[in-house]
Amino acid sequence: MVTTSATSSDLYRTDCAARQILDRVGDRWTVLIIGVLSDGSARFSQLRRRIEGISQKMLTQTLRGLERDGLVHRTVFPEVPVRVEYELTQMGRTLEEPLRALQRWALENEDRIEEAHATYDHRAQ
Amino acid sequence: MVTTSATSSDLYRTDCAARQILDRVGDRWTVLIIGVLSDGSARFSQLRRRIEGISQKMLTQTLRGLERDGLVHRTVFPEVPVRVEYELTQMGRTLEEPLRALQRWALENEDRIEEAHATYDHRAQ
DNA sequence: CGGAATCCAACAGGATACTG
DNA sequence: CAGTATCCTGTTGGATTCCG
Repeated sequence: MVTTSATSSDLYRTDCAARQILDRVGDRWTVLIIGVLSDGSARFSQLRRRIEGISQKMLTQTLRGLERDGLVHRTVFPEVPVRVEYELTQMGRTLEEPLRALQRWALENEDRIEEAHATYDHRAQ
Repeated sequence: MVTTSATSSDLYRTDCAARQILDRVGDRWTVLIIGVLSDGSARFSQLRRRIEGISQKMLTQTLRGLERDGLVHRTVFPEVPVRVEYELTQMGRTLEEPLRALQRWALENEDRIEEAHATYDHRAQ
């Protein structure tokens, strides 16, 4: 493999790996799951309860993806019934800050965006 | 609890406005379009050429959304043929930094994630 | 409890053709 | 040039059922 380090302009190419990562990381559920796991490890059912509206399928699927990306660690406790804990890996924790910044932006600009919507929708009837 | 200002925990509720914003803002094309417009205003065709793989439909659609959100400004120059310029609004520019942080993270962790994939896929066969 | 597997509806999004 | 409109397909993701 030719390891030229990726530059920021590579992002605009379809085959750019960073772009695929951005797709996954900017994903709706990913952001929320990492948000919950920022508070510490959690069980499957805890995640499911804390993230309103997520289906069992999407939770499983997203967690598998995050595990494969090396962002989340999964531990199975072979009790009866089985207990499974999820927690952020070290790399996962480095993602907390950028995502939190995005959440902060969303919360801070919520009102201004709603205003913009009102203006736009009014102008267009 | 009846509070007007959104707190970070509200994000986990389906009806949270910030969550919907996050959905849009974390969107694949949104990130890339804002990335291009960070370098300055651009015409429709320029955006289309710089973002590999985007269809005309998705470009139009995403730009309309961004305009409605008040993040991008659209100027029509009534020449022949018509020229349309897009540029970030002031609010749009406040989004640059959080998104750039995310892009930086993706670029910095690209290799580590690929390693994680290899490990994961090998373990699972 | 923590999933996997299947089925199916809804929607995203590409291709194409046409327009001011 | 910068779109709009239509059609049509692939994927997403919910609901349901079953399992270790």
